[in-house]
Amino acid sequence: MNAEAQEIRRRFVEAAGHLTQSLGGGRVIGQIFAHIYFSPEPQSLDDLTRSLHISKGGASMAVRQLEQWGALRRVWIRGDRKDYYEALDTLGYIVRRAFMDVIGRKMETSDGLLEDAEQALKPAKGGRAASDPEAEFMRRRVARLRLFRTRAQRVWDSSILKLLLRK
Amino acid sequence: MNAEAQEIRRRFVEAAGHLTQSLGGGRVIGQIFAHIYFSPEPQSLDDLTRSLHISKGGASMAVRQLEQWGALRRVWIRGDRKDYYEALDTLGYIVRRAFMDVIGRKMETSDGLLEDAEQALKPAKGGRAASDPEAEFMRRRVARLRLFRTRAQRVWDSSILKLLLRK
DNA sequence: CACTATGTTCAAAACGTATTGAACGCATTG
DNA sequence: CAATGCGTTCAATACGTTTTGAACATAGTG
Repeated sequence: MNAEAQEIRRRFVEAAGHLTQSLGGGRVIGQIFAHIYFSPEPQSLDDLTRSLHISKGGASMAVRQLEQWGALRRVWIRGDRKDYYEALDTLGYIVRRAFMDVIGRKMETSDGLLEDAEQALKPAKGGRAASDPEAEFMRRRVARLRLFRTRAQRVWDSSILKLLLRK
Repeated sequence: MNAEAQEIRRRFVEAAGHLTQSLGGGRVIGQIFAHIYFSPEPQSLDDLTRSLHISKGGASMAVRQLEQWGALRRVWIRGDRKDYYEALDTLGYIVRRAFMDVIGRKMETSDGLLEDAEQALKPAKGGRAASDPEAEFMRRRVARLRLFRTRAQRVWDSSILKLLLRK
Protein backbone atom coordinates (compact mmCIF):
# COMPACT_ATOMS: atom_id res chain seq x y z
CA MET A 1 0.00 0.00 0.00
CA ASN A 2 1.53 3.27 -1.08
CA ALA A 3 2.44 6.06 1.29
CA GLU A 4 -0.30 8.44 0.25
CA ALA A 5 -3.03 5.87 0.65
CA GLN A 6 -1.66 5.01 4.07
CA GLU A 7 -1.72 8.63 5.10
CA ILE A 8 -5.33 9.01 4.01
CA ARG A 9 -6.26 5.86 5.89
CA ARG A 10 -4.46 7.13 8.96
CA ARG A 11 -6.48 10.32 8.96
CA PHE A 12 -9.77 8.46 8.64
CA VAL A 13 -8.73 6.17 11.46
CA GLU A 14 -8.06 9.15 13.65
CA ALA A 15 -11.34 10.84 12.82
CA ALA A 16 -13.40 7.68 13.22
CA GLY A 17 -11.78 7.02 16.56
CA HIS A 18 -12.76 10.45 17.79
CA LEU A 19 -16.27 9.99 16.47
CA THR A 20 -17.02 6.69 18.17
CA GLN A 21 -15.35 7.88 21.32
CA SER A 22 -17.55 10.95 21.50
CA LEU A 23 -20.56 8.73 20.95
CA GLY A 24 -19.58 6.67 23.95
CA GLY A 25 -18.43 3.58 22.10
CA GLY A 26 -14.73 3.85 22.75
CA ARG A 27 -12.00 4.93 20.38
CA VAL A 28 -10.92 1.49 19.28
CA ILE A 29 -14.16 0.52 17.55
CA GLY A 30 -14.03 3.46 15.17
CA GLN A 31 -10.33 3.06 14.53
CA ILE A 32 -10.62 -0.59 13.66
CA PHE A 33 -13.54 -0.14 11.33
CA ALA A 34 -11.91 2.75 9.50
CA HIS A 35 -8.65 0.89 9.18
CA ILE A 36 -10.27 -2.16 7.66
CA TYR A 37 -12.68 -0.13 5.56
CA PHE A 38 -9.71 1.55 3.91
CA SER A 39 -7.57 -1.56 3.56
CA PRO A 40 -7.72 -3.37 0.23
CA GLU A 41 -6.59 -6.60 1.88
CA PRO A 42 -8.40 -8.37 4.73
CA GLN A 43 -6.76 -7.68 8.08
CA SER A 44 -5.90 -10.02 10.92
CA LEU A 45 -5.95 -9.24 14.62
CA ASP A 46 -2.20 -8.97 14.46
CA ASP A 47 -2.35 -6.49 11.63
CA LEU A 48 -4.66 -4.41 13.76
CA THR A 49 -2.56 -4.44 16.89
CA ARG A 50 0.48 -3.55 14.85
CA SER A 51 -1.07 -0.81 12.73
CA LEU A 52 -3.11 0.83 15.45
CA HIS A 53 -0.95 0.15 18.50
CA ILE A 54 -3.76 -1.35 20.49
CA SER A 55 -3.82 -4.45 22.65
CA LYS A 56 -4.81 -7.83 21.33
CA GLY A 57 -7.60 -8.10 23.88
CA GLY A 58 -9.15 -4.80 22.91
CA ALA A 59 -8.91 -5.62 19.23
CA SER A 60 -10.60 -8.96 19.80
CA MET A 61 -13.54 -7.45 21.63
CA ALA A 62 -14.02 -4.55 19.23
CA VAL A 63 -13.90 -6.85 16.25
CA ARG A 64 -16.62 -9.02 17.69
CA GLN A 65 -18.78 -6.00 18.36
CA LEU A 66 -18.32 -4.79 14.81
CA GLU A 67 -19.16 -8.23 13.51
CA GLN A 68 -22.41 -8.16 15.47
CA TRP A 69 -23.36 -4.90 13.85
CA GLY A 70 -22.64 -6.37 10.44
CA ALA A 71 -19.76 -4.00 9.88
CA LEU A 72 -17.11 -6.64 9.45
CA ARG A 73 -17.08 -10.03 7.91
CA ARG A 74 -14.73 -12.89 8.68
CA VAL A 75 -12.68 -14.10 5.76
CA TRP A 76 -10.76 -17.35 5.74
CA ILE A 77 -7.52 -17.46 3.86
CA ARG A 78 -6.34 -20.91 2.92
CA GLY A 79 -3.25 -22.10 4.60
CA ASP A 80 -3.47 -19.43 7.28
CA ARG A 81 -4.77 -20.07 10.75
CA LYS A 82 -5.46 -16.44 11.53
CA ASP A 83 -8.90 -14.90 11.22
CA TYR A 84 -9.04 -12.09 8.69
CA TYR A 85 -11.66 -9.40 8.45
CA GLU A 86 -12.95 -7.21 5.71
CA ALA A 87 -15.40 -4.32 5.90
CA LEU A 88 -18.87 -4.24 4.42
CA ASP A 89 -19.86 -0.92 3.04
CA THR A 90 -23.57 -1.04 3.74
CA LEU A 91 -23.09 1.95 5.98
CA GLY A 92 -26.79 2.59 6.50
CA TYR A 93 -27.48 -0.85 7.86
CA ILE A 94 -24.44 -0.77 10.05
CA VAL A 95 -25.32 2.54 11.64
CA ARG A 96 -28.88 1.38 12.11
CA ARG A 97 -27.91 -1.77 13.95
CA ALA A 98 -25.38 0.06 16.08
CA PHE A 99 -27.89 2.74 17.08
CA MET A 100 -30.58 0.19 17.78
CA ASP A 101 -28.23 -1.70 19.99
CA VAL A 102 -27.16 1.39 21.91
CA ILE A 103 -30.39 3.38 22.08
CA GLY A 104 -33.06 0.73 21.67
CA ARG A 105 -33.29 -0.48 25.24
CA LYS A 106 -33.53 3.02 26.67
CA MET A 107 -36.59 3.85 24.64
CA GLU A 108 -38.46 0.87 26.02
CA THR A 109 -37.57 1.78 29.57
CA SER A 110 -38.84 5.31 29.14
CA ASP A 111 -42.10 4.03 27.70
CA GLY A 112 -42.78 2.11 30.86
CA LEU A 113 -42.20 5.23 32.89
CA LEU A 114 -44.65 7.23 30.81
CA GLU A 115 -47.34 4.61 31.19
CA ASP A 116 -46.87 4.44 34.92
CA ALA A 117 -47.21 8.18 35.20
CA GLU A 118 -50.32 8.28 33.05
CA GLN A 119 -51.86 5.57 35.14
CA ALA A 120 -51.06 7.25 38.43
CA LEU A 121 -52.47 10.57 37.26
CA LYS A 122 -55.69 9.25 35.80
CA PRO A 123 -58.52 11.51 37.07
CA ALA A 124 -60.75 9.97 39.75
CA LYS A 125 -63.65 8.14 38.10
CA GLY A 126 -66.92 10.01 37.74
CA GLY A 127 -65.78 12.84 39.95
CA ARG A 128 -67.18 16.05 38.53
CA ALA A 129 -65.46 18.21 41.16
CA ALA A 130 -62.98 20.80 39.92
CA SER A 131 -59.81 18.79 39.66
CA ASP A 132 -56.66 19.45 41.60
CA PRO A 133 -54.70 22.04 39.58
CA GLU A 134 -51.44 20.44 40.57
CA ALA A 135 -52.45 17.06 39.18
CA GLU A 136 -53.77 18.86 36.13
CA PHE A 137 -50.37 20.44 35.56
CA MET A 138 -48.65 17.08 35.80
CA ARG A 139 -51.11 15.54 33.40
CA ARG A 140 -50.45 18.21 30.80
CA ARG A 141 -46.72 17.75 31.04
CA VAL A 142 -46.94 14.00 30.78
CA ALA A 143 -49.26 14.35 27.80
CA ARG A 144 -46.79 16.62 26.01
CA LEU A 145 -44.03 14.17 26.68
CA ARG A 146 -46.11 11.35 25.29
CA LEU A 147 -46.81 13.35 22.15
CA PHE A 148 -43.14 14.08 21.70
CA ARG A 149 -42.28 10.45 22.23
CA THR A 150 -44.75 9.32 19.57
CA ARG A 151 -43.47 11.81 17.05
CA ALA A 152 -39.85 11.01 17.73
CA GLN A 153 -40.63 7.35 17.16
CA ARG A 154 -42.28 8.06 13.82
CA VAL A 155 -39.43 10.25 12.66
CA TRP A 156 -36.90 7.65 13.71
CA ASP A 157 -38.69 4.84 11.88
CA SER A 158 -39.22 6.72 8.66
CA SER A 159 -35.74 8.23 8.67
CA ILE A 160 -34.14 4.89 9.05
CA LEU A 161 -36.24 3.58 6.23
CA LYS A 162 -35.32 6.44 3.93
CA LEU A 163 -31.68 6.09 4.73
CA LEU A 164 -31.70 2.45 3.82
CA LEU A 165 -34.14 2.35 0.95
CA ARG A 166 -31.71 2.93 -1.88
CA LYS A 167 -28.89 0.58 -2.40
CA MET B 1 -46.85 19.53 46.05
CA ASN B 2 -48.48 16.28 47.04
CA ALA B 3 -46.58 13.10 47.72
CA GLU B 4 -47.70 11.25 44.62
CA ALA B 5 -46.72 14.06 42.27
CA GLN B 6 -43.36 14.27 43.97
CA GLU B 7 -42.81 10.57 43.49
CA ILE B 8 -43.63 10.79 39.81
CA ARG B 9 -41.29 13.73 39.41
CA ARG B 10 -38.58 11.83 41.24
CA ARG B 11 -38.82 8.97 38.81
CA PHE B 12 -38.63 11.22 35.78
CA VAL B 13 -35.63 12.95 37.30
CA GLU B 14 -33.90 9.64 37.71
CA ALA B 15 -34.68 8.49 34.18
CA ALA B 16 -33.71 11.79 32.59
CA GLY B 17 -30.44 11.77 34.49
CA HIS B 18 -29.59 8.36 33.14
CA LEU B 19 -30.57 9.43 29.65
CA THR B 20 -28.40 12.54 29.47
CA GLN B 21 -25.57 10.71 31.14
CA SER B 22 -25.61 7.95 28.58
CA LEU B 23 -25.65 10.57 25.84
CA GLY B 24 -22.49 12.05 27.27
CA GLY B 25 -24.00 15.19 28.73
CA GLY B 26 -23.69 14.35 32.40
CA ARG B 27 -26.39 13.30 34.81
CA VAL B 28 -27.11 16.70 36.27
CA ILE B 29 -28.42 18.29 33.08
CA GLY B 30 -31.18 15.75 32.66
CA GLN B 31 -32.07 15.76 36.34
CA ILE B 32 -32.42 19.51 36.48
CA PHE B 33 -34.53 19.76 33.39
CA ALA B 34 -36.86 16.98 34.48
CA HIS B 35 -37.19 18.45 37.95
CA ILE B 36 -38.15 21.86 36.67
CA TYR B 37 -40.30 20.47 33.87
CA PHE B 38 -42.39 18.68 36.47
CA SER B 39 -42.50 21.52 38.99
CA PRO B 40 -45.55 23.79 38.88
CA GLU B 41 -43.56 26.60 40.52
CA PRO B 42 -40.37 28.13 39.13
CA GLN B 43 -37.30 26.79 40.89
CA SER B 44 -34.23 28.57 42.23
CA LEU B 45 -30.67 27.28 42.30
CA ASP B 46 -31.18 26.59 45.98
CA ASP B 47 -34.30 24.58 45.32
CA LEU B 48 -32.29 22.50 42.89
CA THR B 49 -29.35 21.82 45.16
CA ARG B 50 -31.75 20.87 47.94
CA SER B 51 -34.10 18.69 45.92
CA LEU B 52 -31.47 16.94 43.83
CA HIS B 53 -28.54 16.88 46.26
CA ILE B 54 -26.13 18.39 43.81
CA SER B 55 -23.57 21.11 44.31
CA LYS B 56 -24.31 24.76 43.68
CA GLY B 57 -21.52 24.96 41.13
CA GLY B 58 -22.83 22.07 39.10
CA ALA B 59 -26.36 23.42 39.20
CA SER B 60 -25.18 26.81 38.01
CA MET B 61 -23.35 25.41 35.01
CA ALA B 62 -26.09 23.01 34.00
CA VAL B 63 -28.73 25.69 34.24
CA ARG B 64 -26.80 27.95 31.93
CA GLN B 65 -26.36 25.15 29.44
CA LEU B 66 -30.08 24.43 29.50
CA GLU B 67 -30.85 28.09 29.04
CA GLN B 68 -28.66 28.15 25.94
CA TRP B 69 -30.63 25.29 24.47
CA GLY B 70 -33.84 27.12 25.16
CA ALA B 71 -34.95 24.51 27.65
CA LEU B 72 -35.23 26.83 30.61
CA ARG B 73 -36.31 30.40 30.96
CA ARG B 74 -35.35 32.81 33.74
CA VAL B 75 -38.26 34.15 35.74
CA TRP B 76 -38.00 37.12 38.04
CA ILE B 77 -40.07 37.09 41.17
CA ARG B 78 -40.61 40.48 42.74
CA GLY B 79 -39.01 41.04 46.06
CA ASP B 80 -36.73 38.04 45.68
CA ARG B 81 -33.13 38.32 44.68
CA LYS B 82 -32.81 34.72 43.56
CA ASP B 83 -33.06 33.69 39.93
CA TYR B 84 -35.91 31.32 39.26
CA TYR B 85 -36.28 29.02 36.30
CA GLU B 86 -39.20 27.43 34.55
CA ALA B 87 -39.18 24.85 31.76
CA LEU B 88 -40.38 25.43 28.21
CA ASP B 89 -42.11 22.49 26.67
CA THR B 90 -41.09 22.96 23.08
CA LEU B 91 -39.31 19.65 23.31
CA GLY B 92 -38.60 19.39 19.60
CA TYR B 93 -36.74 22.67 19.44
CA ILE B 94 -34.83 21.91 22.60
CA VAL B 95 -33.62 18.55 21.39
CA ARG B 96 -32.72 20.05 18.06
CA ARG B 97 -30.58 22.78 19.55
CA ALA B 98 -28.91 20.36 21.93
CA PHE B 99 -28.09 17.92 19.16
CA MET B 100 -26.85 20.66 16.88
CA ASP B 101 -24.60 21.90 19.61
CA VAL B 102 -23.20 18.46 20.35
CA ILE B 103 -23.04 16.91 16.89
CA GLY B 104 -22.88 19.91 14.59
CA ARG B 105 -19.19 20.65 14.80
CA LYS B 106 -18.19 17.05 14.16
CA MET B 107 -20.04 16.91 10.89
CA GLU B 108 -18.15 19.90 9.57
CA THR B 109 -14.83 18.41 10.57
CA SER B 110 -15.59 15.18 8.78
CA ASP B 111 -16.59 17.05 5.65
CA GLY B 112 -13.16 18.62 5.48
CA LEU B 113 -11.61 15.20 5.74
CA LEU B 114 -13.71 13.82 2.90
CA GLU B 115 -12.77 16.71 0.64
CA ASP B 116 -9.09 16.32 1.37
CA ALA B 117 -9.28 12.65 0.54
CA GLU B 118 -11.15 13.25 -2.71
CA GLN B 119 -8.60 15.84 -3.69
CA ALA B 120 -5.64 13.63 -2.92
CA LEU B 121 -7.09 10.71 -4.85
CA LYS B 122 -8.10 12.62 -7.96
CA PRO B 123 -6.88 10.62 -10.98
CA ALA B 124 -3.90 12.09 -12.80
CA LYS B 125 -5.14 14.45 -15.52
CA GLY B 126 -5.42 13.11 -19.03
CA GLY B 127 -3.67 9.90 -18.17
CA ARG B 128 -5.37 7.11 -20.08
CA ALA B 129 -3.17 4.45 -18.51
CA ALA B 130 -4.86 1.69 -16.51
CA SER B 131 -5.13 3.29 -13.09
CA ASP B 132 -3.57 1.97 -9.96
CA PRO B 133 -6.05 -0.57 -8.53
CA GLU B 134 -5.14 0.46 -5.01
CA ALA B 135 -6.00 4.09 -5.62
CA GLU B 136 -9.13 2.91 -7.37
CA PHE B 137 -10.18 1.00 -4.27
CA MET B 138 -9.64 4.02 -2.07
CA ARG B 139 -11.62 6.19 -4.45
CA ARG B 140 -14.59 3.82 -4.34
CA ARG B 141 -14.60 3.75 -0.57
CA VAL B 142 -14.38 7.51 -0.28
CA ALA B 143 -17.18 7.86 -2.80
CA ARG B 144 -19.43 5.54 -0.78
CA LEU B 145 -18.70 7.50 2.32
CA ARG B 146 -19.54 10.72 0.55
CA LEU B 147 -22.84 9.28 -0.61
CA PHE B 148 -23.69 8.15 2.88
CA ARG B 149 -22.77 11.51 4.28
CA THR B 150 -25.05 13.30 1.83
CA ARG B 151 -27.97 11.04 2.58
CA ALA B 152 -27.50 11.26 6.29
CA GLN B 153 -27.54 15.03 5.99
CA ARG B 154 -30.80 14.98 4.05
CA VAL B 155 -32.44 12.62 6.49
CA TRP B 156 -31.30 14.72 9.41
CA ASP B 157 -32.59 17.95 7.91
CA SER B 158 -35.96 16.60 6.90
CA SER B 159 -36.45 14.69 10.14
CA ILE B 160 -35.81 17.74 12.18
CA LEU B 161 -38.25 19.67 10.07
CA LYS B 162 -40.93 17.04 10.46
CA LEU B 163 -40.42 16.83 14.16
CA LEU B 164 -40.83 20.56 14.55
CA LEU B 165 -43.46 21.35 11.97
CA ARG B 166 -46.51 20.84 14.13
CA LYS B 167 -46.94 22.90 17.18
C1' DC C 1 -20.05 51.60 53.11
C1' DA C 2 -19.72 47.37 55.56
C1' DC C 3 -22.58 43.25 55.33
C1' DT C 4 -25.26 39.73 53.38
C1' DA C 5 -27.21 37.02 49.76
C1' DT C 6 -26.51 35.14 45.44
C1' DG C 7 -24.23 33.41 41.21
C1' DT C 8 -19.83 31.93 38.96
C1' DT C 9 -15.32 29.96 38.34
C1' DC C 10 -11.90 26.54 38.55
C1' DA C 11 -8.60 23.34 40.70
C1' DA C 12 -8.91 19.05 42.96
C1' DA C 13 -11.16 14.79 43.72
C1' DA C 14 -14.36 11.19 42.82
C1' DC C 15 -16.08 8.45 39.67
C1' DG C 16 -16.98 5.49 35.73
C1' DT C 17 -15.41 3.39 31.76
C1' DA C 18 -12.12 1.92 28.08
C1' DT C 19 -7.93 -0.36 27.59
C1' DT C 20 -4.28 -3.27 28.73
C1' DG C 21 -1.80 -7.55 29.31
C1' DA C 22 -1.14 -11.86 31.52
C1' DA C 23 -3.34 -16.24 32.02
C1' DC C 24 -6.11 -19.48 29.85
C1' DG C 25 -8.25 -22.73 26.49
C1' DC C 26 -8.45 -24.67 22.17
C1' DA C 27 -6.93 -26.17 17.86
C1' DT C 28 -3.38 -27.21 14.66
C1' DT C 29 1.03 -29.07 13.41
C1' DG C 30 5.27 -31.59 13.08
C1' DC D 1 1.50 -35.75 22.15
C1' DA D 2 4.39 -31.88 23.19
C1' DA D 3 4.91 -27.49 21.20
C1' DT D 4 3.27 -23.58 18.95
C1' DG D 5 -0.02 -20.21 17.29
C1' DC D 6 -4.16 -17.99 17.90
C1' DG D 7 -8.32 -15.91 20.03
C1' DT D 8 -10.73 -14.90 24.36
C1' DT D 9 -11.43 -13.56 29.07
C1' DC D 10 -11.09 -10.73 32.97
C1' DA D 11 -8.87 -8.36 36.83
C1' DA D 12 -6.02 -4.41 37.25
C1' DT D 13 -4.91 -0.05 35.50
C1' DA D 14 -4.97 4.18 33.09
C1' DC D 15 -7.56 7.60 31.48
C1' DG D 16 -10.97 11.18 30.69
C1' DT D 17 -14.90 13.39 32.43
C1' DT D 18 -18.21 14.92 35.73
C1' DT D 19 -18.90 16.76 40.11
C1' DT D 20 -17.67 19.05 44.12
C1' DG D 21 -16.66 22.88 47.14
C1' DA D 22 -14.05 26.71 48.48
C1' DA D 23 -12.68 31.16 46.83
C1' DC D 24 -14.18 34.88 44.38
C1' DA D 25 -17.09 38.48 42.06
C1' DT D 26 -21.19 41.09 42.05
C1' DA D 27 -25.23 43.18 43.43
C1' DG D 28 -28.46 44.38 46.76
C1' DT D 29 -29.58 46.18 51.66
C1' DG D 30 -29.67 48.48 56.05
